Amino acid sequence: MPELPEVETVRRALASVLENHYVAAAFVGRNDLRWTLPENLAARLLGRGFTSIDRRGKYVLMHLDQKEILLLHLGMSGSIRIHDTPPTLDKHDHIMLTIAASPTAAATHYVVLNDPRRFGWIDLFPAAHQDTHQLLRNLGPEPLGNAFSAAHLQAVFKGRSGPVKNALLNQQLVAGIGNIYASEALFYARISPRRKAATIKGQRAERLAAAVVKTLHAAIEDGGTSLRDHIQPGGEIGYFVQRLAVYGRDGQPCQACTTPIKMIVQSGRSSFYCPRCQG
DNA sequence: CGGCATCCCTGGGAGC
DNA sequence: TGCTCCCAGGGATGCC
Repeated sequence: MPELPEVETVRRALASVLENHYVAAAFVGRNDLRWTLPENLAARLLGRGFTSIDRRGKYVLMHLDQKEILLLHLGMSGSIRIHDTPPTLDKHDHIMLTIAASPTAAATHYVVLNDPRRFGWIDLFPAAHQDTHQLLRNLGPEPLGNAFSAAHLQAVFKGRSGPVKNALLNQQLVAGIGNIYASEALFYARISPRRKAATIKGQRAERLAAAVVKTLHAAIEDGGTSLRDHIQPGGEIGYFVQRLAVYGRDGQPCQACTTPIKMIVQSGRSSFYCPRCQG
């Protein structure tokens, strides 16, 4: 499911209910997500307090007291729901945290992780390990951060013979772009997804960097893109789906030139582009 | 090292 | 209505 804008939507919602609050009760229904959950996760979370909620690429980092991090990745089909009354759990609701203003106070919210395909994962580890954590240490810069630029793209794409679309999906080069926003950004940059990454230089690199930033910002503003699984934690869909220029629009007219949008498969993933604007 | 196929898992939609 | 097949916002892994 979720790329950077969807994860950012989740981060903001979690921050609003978790920061300066505590785990009054913890339920773990099954521990076999993408990887086996940490041992005794529910017991280790009970009574703990949240300080701040961050995001890195497609990961949510929930900072706990005692200098630990609860790490969340939603995989393809994971979603978070936040309730203010006790919810009825369905079979894909794997974790529920009851949140309160103190460990023993009355519940303020119920935070539920739902993940039908169980491609998501969770870890709990010391904050000091953040920079060396196996899943975090190789992530590229944040596309909405200061370290991201046309020069960065040109540098990391140098020497890559594969298509630029695949390079954009590589989390080690830039963190957070997935299959939807790779196609969308390439459309706005007027670059073919098939172009070799190494040829993205100069003005093309400038256009692509700007298009990535513009596309991600716009999607965050709209609460992300809801296709199948993504919902905002309060239950709202993400409205950016209505603004997708090319993703999922195979055969429909390009909004710029009316040429039919084309779909191709690159490394097993669908790419959508305008063969004229992005020739 | 880069690039590619394969695998993990369930559900929804298309087609028959 | 029911069956089969294919597809899906993820990434790790192993092979060339």
